[in-house]
Amino acid sequence: MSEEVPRPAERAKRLPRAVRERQILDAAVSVFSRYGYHSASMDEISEVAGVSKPMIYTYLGSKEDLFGACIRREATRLLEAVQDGIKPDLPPDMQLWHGLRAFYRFVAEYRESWTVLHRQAMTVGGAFAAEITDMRTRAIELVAALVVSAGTRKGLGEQAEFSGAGLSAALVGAAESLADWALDHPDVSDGVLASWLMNLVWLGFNDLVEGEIWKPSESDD
Amino acid sequence: MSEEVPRPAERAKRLPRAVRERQILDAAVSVFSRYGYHSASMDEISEVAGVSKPMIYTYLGSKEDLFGACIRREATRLLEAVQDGIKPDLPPDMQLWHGLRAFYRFVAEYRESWTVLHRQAMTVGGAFAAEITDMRTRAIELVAALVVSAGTRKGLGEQAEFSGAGLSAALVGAAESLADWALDHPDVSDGVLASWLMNLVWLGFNDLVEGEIWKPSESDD
DNA sequence: GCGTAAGGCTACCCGCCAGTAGGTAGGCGG
DNA sequence: CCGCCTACCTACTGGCGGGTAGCCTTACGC
Repeated sequence: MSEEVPRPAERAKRLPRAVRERQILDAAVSVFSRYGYHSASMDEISEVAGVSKPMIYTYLGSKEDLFGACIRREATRLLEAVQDGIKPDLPPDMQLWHGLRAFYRFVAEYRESWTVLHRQAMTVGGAFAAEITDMRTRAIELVAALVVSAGTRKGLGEQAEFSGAGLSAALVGAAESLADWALDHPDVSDGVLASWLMNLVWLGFNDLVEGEIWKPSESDD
Repeated sequence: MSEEVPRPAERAKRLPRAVRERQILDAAVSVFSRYGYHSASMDEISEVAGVSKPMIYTYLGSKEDLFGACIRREATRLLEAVQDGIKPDLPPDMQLWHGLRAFYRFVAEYRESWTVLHRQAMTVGGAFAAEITDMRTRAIELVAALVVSAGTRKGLGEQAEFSGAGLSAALVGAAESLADWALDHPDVSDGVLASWLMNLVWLGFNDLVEGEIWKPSESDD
């Protein structure tokens, strides 16, 4: 019935190495983001890339190497996006605001990059987890610097500096979590998302600085 | 030199099924929390459990079944811990406070449970991810209810209800992230952790309710 | 036009691990 | 003390998927 020729595995057009590498990385990010490191198969990546498996190995090395290349490329992208969004001579709150907006813009535009970085990178034991944790730590420290700077500027001392680490960890977590939430609500703009966080955190922090402190109303251990 | 008898695989003592199942689940949670679902091997789990592999299969079924059993047991534990911590007739902020404390107490005491639930459960495609997402969603909605209740009580209308979903997602994320941070800082008590979050979020939210709003100082698109 | 290197492929290997077949042992009812 | 059910085991298989050996084939330089 079908005159379907078995299509003898049409050969891919010759392309310069750099271009193929980009294509492979794109495919890898896409597949890794869907299935995670372990469940993703090199065969599927090669299929999505429109290229045969040995190409991947000659160009990008082992599966782990490939994943590492993905992580590093996407991390760099994210970092650059945020860095480009920040205007360094503004006051701390405005810096935070611009950073957040850039972050949410990035997540919306490159959701697969975000997924790989945030969700999948932890699942590979050892080196990559460490790398990601490092990046995250730097982000937290950056935020902490802003927060502490605002705190000391307002006259609060070491107390802010101490709890600043925890607070920043919480803030970064909130930002990430809100990013995940935003993936399911694409109609909410990056400005609105950033505003929510600013209103939550910054106002709360300001109050703290002003000496207004929430505490449990009953005596409790 | 060594008089080491090859130790012909000392048979495990006969124990009632319920006990063995508990032991196996304990071992599984421990191993899954260390290596993640895919990298964990049934052989290692059986070894840690002090029992041979077929036992696991006869008692708990396939690897996926086993993981599901772990997830469900630990999720139930967590839920109960939090539920027990909450005093339902207190005002919203006190409820949140008690819930948070119970949560951090749980994480500190059962860190492996927390790791499995938070980090590893997402890495198994499909059903479990959905289950966890569901649980998380319920947590978010619970928090949202508290937040909105406090908001409307103070006279704020639909605006709170709308942004409440996003804010709650952010808050839950902040709580989780702070939990991870707390794992590396065991000296910080659950009360302090909960206070940090309350100060951040609740004060910020109160300001919002009072009409005090942070907004970017320059005109910006 | 023709050599040659870089781009690309098919077809295979092999280790690891989820899952099983089939057998041993120990306690409890009779 | 005898059978028998349930707890428990050793020892295997089957296939999935990472990784590779070895071979075409197209474009570009000369």
